[in-house]
Amino acid sequence: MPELPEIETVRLGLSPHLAGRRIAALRVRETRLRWPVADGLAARLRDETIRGLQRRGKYLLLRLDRGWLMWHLGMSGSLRMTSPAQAPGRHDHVDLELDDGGLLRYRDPRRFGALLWCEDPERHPLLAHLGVEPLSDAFDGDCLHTLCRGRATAIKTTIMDARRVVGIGNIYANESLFHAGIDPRLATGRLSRTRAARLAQAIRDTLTRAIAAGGSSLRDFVDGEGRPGYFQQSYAVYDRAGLACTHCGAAIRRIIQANRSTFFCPRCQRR
DNA sequence: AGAACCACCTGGCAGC
DNA sequence: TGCTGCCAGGTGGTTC
Repeated sequence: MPELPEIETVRLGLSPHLAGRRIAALRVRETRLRWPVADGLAARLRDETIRGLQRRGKYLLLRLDRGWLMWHLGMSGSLRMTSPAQAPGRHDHVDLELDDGGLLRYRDPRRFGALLWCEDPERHPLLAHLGVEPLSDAFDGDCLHTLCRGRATAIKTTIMDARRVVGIGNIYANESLFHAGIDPRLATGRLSRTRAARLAQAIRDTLTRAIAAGGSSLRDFVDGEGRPGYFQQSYAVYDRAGLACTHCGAAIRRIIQANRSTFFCPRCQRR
């Protein structure tokens, strides 16, 4: 489900429900996520107050008094507010109970997600190596051009590499490259400064529009209040193999890069 | 150092 | 219907 826009949508949706609330209890029904939920986590969280919600890449970070709760939704995770009266389903692995009776429920059928305690986001091993935030001021054409210099791999693989730029998953990588008119197979090091500027702008625009639309809606994406996103209605290439390009009418192609599906318009997107 | 590949899981869907 | 095979939003780790 979740790339940067989905996590940001969840963050914005959950903030009013969580900020300022005290944690009454953490209930873990299934510890086997990507990494096991730590034994002592519930004890650590009890009576902590949630000071705010932040995001780094695709990680949701809950700022507490003595540390942070790091939440990653993997491929199929979702977080939503519900009530204790609502019985948990088969894949509802974790509940965070609040002092006002509210309940934050984590569902993750594939269990690729993670729930971790973090002392210091700047130094946590999973966050320390992360690259630039694509919606920050630091991310522009020059920045992207520098990140691309000297690399042999395909440009699509590079923009999905979180050590360089965070938050861009398969959907938005495909969409951004289409809007920039760049063939996803282009050798990264051959991206000109001009085209780097165009791609950086396309990435920013694509992510921003997706957030404004409330995130994507592949299968069952829902935001913190259970509302579906609507961005998928505006996919230009993703999952449109064989259909006509919305711009030129050519058939959208599907290829495999780094074991992931790539969709592109062979006429609009150039090497 | 960098690039290619695998692994971790379950569910949904197409095709037989 | 029910089976099989394939595909899916992520990313750390292993291998070459």
